[in-house]
Amino acid sequence: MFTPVSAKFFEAPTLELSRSLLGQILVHELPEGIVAGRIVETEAYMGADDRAAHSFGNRRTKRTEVMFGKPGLVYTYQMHTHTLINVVSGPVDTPRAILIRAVEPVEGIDLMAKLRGKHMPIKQWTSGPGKLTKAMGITMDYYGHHFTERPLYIAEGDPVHAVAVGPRVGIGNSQEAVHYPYRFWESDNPFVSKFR
DNA sequence: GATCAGATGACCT
DNA sequence: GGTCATCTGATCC
Repeated sequence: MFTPVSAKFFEAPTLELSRSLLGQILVHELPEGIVAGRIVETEAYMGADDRAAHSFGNRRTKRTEVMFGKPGLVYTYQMHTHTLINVVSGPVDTPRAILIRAVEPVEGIDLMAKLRGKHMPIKQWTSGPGKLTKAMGITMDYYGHHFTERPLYIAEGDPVHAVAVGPRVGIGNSQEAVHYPYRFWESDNPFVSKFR
């Protein structure tokens, strides 16, 4: 089955980790079964100096608190009706995080379909940050959990064939940060979220 | 206590 | 392209 990566994996610099997360497997072991998705799109949020980051200016709140912690912690937060999941990036007290924007279903297809509810093409199950958390049963309960621990963890996957880089999605009011090239995805992967 | 904006997505015209 | 669901934090009173 799947084995969690070591904590060491998360210690790479944030932009490097954003790239190396591509191709790795996000696994959730639910009572009803295992769901797993290969990460194909990420976005880096560079903390104190990044106007698009929740932790811009070292803003420390109940929500951003976990970003100041150890790399590899889970940062979940609510966006309207959706849960979004991030990987905290270090070092401690450097509040950076990497948003997982899309995965490619690799295991637990039936369960994912059930969790998504509505009938739709598989390409639409996990091709967006809010979609993938729903398809994988990820909730706010995982805030502060660590990605090396069951039941929610990251396992080693397959290398990506090519990585594309571009500006982040949905941060139009973030002034100078709007065009920072902090979005990474596997070129031509059909599960990458749509451009806007 | 009120109000507003937002790292989204589904559905409508 | 527009609306809105409905949650949390920030910023004002």
